[in-house]
Amino acid sequence: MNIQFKKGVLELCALALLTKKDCYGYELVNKISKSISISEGTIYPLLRRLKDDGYVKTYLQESSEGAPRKYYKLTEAGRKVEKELKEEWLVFVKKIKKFLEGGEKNE
Amino acid sequence: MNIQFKKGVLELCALALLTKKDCYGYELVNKISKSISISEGTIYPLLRRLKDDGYVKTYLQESSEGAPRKYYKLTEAGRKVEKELKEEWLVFVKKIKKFLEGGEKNE
DNA sequence: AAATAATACCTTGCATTGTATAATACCTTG
DNA sequence: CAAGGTATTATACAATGCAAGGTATTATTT
Repeated sequence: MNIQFKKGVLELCALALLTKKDCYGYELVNKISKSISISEGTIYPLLRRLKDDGYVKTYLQESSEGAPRKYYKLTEAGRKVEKELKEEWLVFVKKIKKFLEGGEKNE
Repeated sequence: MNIQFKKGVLELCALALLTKKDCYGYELVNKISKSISISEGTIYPLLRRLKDDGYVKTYLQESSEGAPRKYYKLTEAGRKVEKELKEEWLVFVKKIKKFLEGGEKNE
């Protein structure tokens, strides 16, 4: 898969999943990688950025199956950004679609 | 506009335009930037990469309105890559769409 | 003629973000 | 305690878009 396509979209995917429910990092890796090939080295830095930007908060919770899990929870700012990013993405995709279909209309 | 969304897609846009007809760099900047904000500093290095990879060939042609134009023409390899990239893009967009719509189906 | 603007091309350094790889640590099972 | 799955983190790297700046040609204005 084209690596470059993923840039910026993974952030949207992570945020979209977090709108459904709180998740821990490893969980996000597994869910996303079912559709889009990614590795842990991608998700954790991304989550760090989201936290630095104030889009998520974290809390620790013990697990019965290994190391304690760090859960990520969307903040209000995070929900807002998710909406905006999603909208931006949909608009972007439409524009590209036009490019790929009708070359003449771009005159 | 989210810069990251563009990564890799601009290459596809340029290739798609070139399937219609040969273009010179400045022309591509103007056409693409009508839909997606980009600058010359983006296109020229991109075209250089396409040429290095053998996806386009170039030829010079005088212009009555300024400096001579360097036209870019798709090679066979370029046409092939355009097809593949376009297909990859469409598949990718579908996957992301599923992510944004049905969060539960990603279990 | 000189200055300005428009067209057209190109380069450099930077920021962002995904990747590979590895290190660390926890827990369960044998 | 060793092995293996779960889970987090750090580091060095690669790809690509961007702003800013530079060159050259032609036409227009002063």
